Amino acid sequence: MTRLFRYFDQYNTLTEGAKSAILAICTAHTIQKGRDLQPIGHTCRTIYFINRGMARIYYFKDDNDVTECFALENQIIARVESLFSGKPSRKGIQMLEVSEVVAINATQLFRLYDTFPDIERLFRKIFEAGYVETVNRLESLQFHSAEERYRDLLQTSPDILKRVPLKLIASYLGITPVSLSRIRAHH
Amino acid sequence: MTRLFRYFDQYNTLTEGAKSAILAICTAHTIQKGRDLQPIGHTCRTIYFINRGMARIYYFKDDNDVTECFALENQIIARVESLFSGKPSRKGIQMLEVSEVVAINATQLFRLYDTFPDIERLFRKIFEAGYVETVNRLESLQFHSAEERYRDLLQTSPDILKRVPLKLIASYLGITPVSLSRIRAHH
DNA sequence: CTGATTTCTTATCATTTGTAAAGAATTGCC
DNA sequence: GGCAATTCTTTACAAATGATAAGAAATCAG
Repeated sequence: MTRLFRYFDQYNTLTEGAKSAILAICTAHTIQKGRDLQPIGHTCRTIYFINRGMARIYYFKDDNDVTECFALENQIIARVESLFSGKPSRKGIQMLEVSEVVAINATQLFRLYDTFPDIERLFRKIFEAGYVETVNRLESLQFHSAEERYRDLLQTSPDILKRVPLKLIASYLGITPVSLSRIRAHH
Repeated sequence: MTRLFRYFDQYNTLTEGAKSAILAICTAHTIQKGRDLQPIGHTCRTIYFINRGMARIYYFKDDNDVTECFALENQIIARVESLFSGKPSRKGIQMLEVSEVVAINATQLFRLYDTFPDIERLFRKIFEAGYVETVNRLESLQFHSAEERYRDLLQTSPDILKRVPLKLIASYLGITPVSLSRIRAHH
């Protein structure tokens, strides 16, 4: 759990009481590659922290597997649109490598907000940062070409490119695998 | 300010003390159509509530005017990626109609978070809802066709379509005005 | 009301991206 | 190692979208 609290420290410092309250609602899991951490159709009531490994949020659009986002070690992953709306998610979370994750029970976490304002503040800041990322990604999808988006990814997250099959990258960029192959060929 | 507090009530109920603390950092403004509420390049330190009228967030990509989003009356508008990062925004806020807005000083607001946990909670929930909207929009840009996106907008926000020039709608949908014309012609 | 400006549509052609299919390369498994 | 499955690339063709330009329609200013 050391890594988790180091991650938290980037956003907000917690009192010892807050830390142990969070610890009490966390569980550690090891998940095999390819397994679903959360299945499609399930309402999101868990926030995951990735200690080791990698995951993605995915869904199906007309039978096509679409990757909405990736998460590497030292990152949080959750299906926000379900977590904050209480509605079931059409998306699932799948592990892309053998991974160790910490599951934070969101229902209990939200209850802790009443007792520990510093916990509420911590997660407010974490999700504000996620919000900013999503807005930036929206901009890139709205008015950058597929090639620009690929070069962007190459520059900002070369890790992802190394560790993930290109077909997943393609749908993440909003294009087909064939189209991505073409872009890469024009070196 | 009645409308503002009615809007707040949807998310979190405030104590009277919290309400007057917010009132103290709000100012009302009337802005003419076409005027910039916030210019491009400015760091976002204000959250706006639209009492009457309409606004958009816009920026330039290769000299093309791009609309990132619209906001109607009874909605909040802010350049989130600047507000939460403290970095200057490449985006501006422009009024699309004669409008009455309430400007909330964000620097002072964030300070109020320490004294009034219910204010922190209120804005946490407001921005969580904005986050959810942005994630849903991302999905639509990532894997829906331009035509699907247009039909979606037609169904969910016919108001916007009635009140705004189509060229702004086009860039909002991530396409050119010519392309939008074509889609509309195939009735 | 009238002329000027802006917005919208239509047409043509170029470019990008999608689809389908086939083969090459890689990975996984026994 | 060697077979099977998956992933990646390439090709050919179709569909969607972009760029440009020209004209129609709507809006605005005086």
